Amino acid sequence: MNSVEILKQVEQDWQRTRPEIDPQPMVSVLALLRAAMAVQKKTEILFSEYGLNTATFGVLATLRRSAPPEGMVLSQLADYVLVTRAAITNRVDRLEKRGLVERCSVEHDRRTSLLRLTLQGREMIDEIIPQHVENERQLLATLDRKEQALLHTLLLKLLSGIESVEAK
Amino acid sequence: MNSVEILKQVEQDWQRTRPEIDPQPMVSVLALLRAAMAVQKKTEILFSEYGLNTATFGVLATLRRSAPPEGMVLSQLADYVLVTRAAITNRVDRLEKRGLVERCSVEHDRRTSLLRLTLQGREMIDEIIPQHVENERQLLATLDRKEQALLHTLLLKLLSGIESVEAK
DNA sequence: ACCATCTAGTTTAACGTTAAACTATTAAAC
DNA sequence: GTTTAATAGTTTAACGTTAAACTAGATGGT
Repeated sequence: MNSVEILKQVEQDWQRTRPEIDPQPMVSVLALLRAAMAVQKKTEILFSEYGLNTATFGVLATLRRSAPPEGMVLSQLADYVLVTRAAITNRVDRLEKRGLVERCSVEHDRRTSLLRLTLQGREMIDEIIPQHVENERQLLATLDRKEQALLHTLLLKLLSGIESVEAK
Repeated sequence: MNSVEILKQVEQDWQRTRPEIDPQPMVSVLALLRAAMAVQKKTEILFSEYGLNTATFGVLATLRRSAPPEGMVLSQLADYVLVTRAAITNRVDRLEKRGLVERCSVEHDRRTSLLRLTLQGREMIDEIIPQHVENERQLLATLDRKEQALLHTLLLKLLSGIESVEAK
């Protein structure tokens, strides 16, 4: 049973067991979560060939993309990739052991250190990125250009809507 | 900086550092992942009021929705919620300790047991579901009916597309 | 009947995440 | 200047997941 069939089944099951409840929100949200999971699973295959996962790839890609040449502060990295600082410490420890990134101390504030790609790390991420983009392109390819643009717009609207909803 | 601004920044950063690569696939996929994360974060607040999380809520909701009265086989549950059997063992152990579900042995196959909601478990999930659906409804509410339907359609198409792509 | 194979579920070890406590350093108040 | 508060990053404990090994029970061929 594929995902689309499962979702259809879920909808029917809710209609049968709780007919007074509109199952649409649950089914749509489930579709969103499943799509995200599916994309992540597929893209992780490539990362694993380089001994990486989504988490460590995210660090390398963020450094490559958004860090100035002198490096990026760890807490800023945490903000970018949306995890706690503890998680960043852990990820960076692993990447540093493998020689893919390095912490550089900064003279005027000894609490901080700047994180940089090493040459080896930069070469690795530069080798991965084009393949990764090609994978994603293929994953999105069932949607034509117009549909992709539409999906993107809807997701952005959804995201900003969610962030404006009061918690609870 | 909110998610939408971050995504815009990510796009610009890629254009600056790797101008020969089309950043659209990465940005769209990131939007999908972030939207999924955001929804999950928001819905977990309610679950935590009942001592649950997305994982354990998923078990209770699946049982309520899709299990026949005699119960559901654990491996079928694993297939539904897309985790390993080991994870199901763990989740069910926790829920069983709290008296929300029960394993019932079945006479003709002593490897299997059927999982059922207890009365207490059923009452709890029936109390949560309407609030959960209302939360999800609000999270989706920035999109009007038509946009929601469109998003749903696009996600289903995306999902079936992803599942037809050969791994790699 | 017997042995190999399959299936259901659990256990274990390794991994990665968070919340919270902690260390070290800087900034601010007075 | 000294105390107070804030900030950057790490450590620890608890949690939850997976892959792989394992236990126990069912099935099939001969």
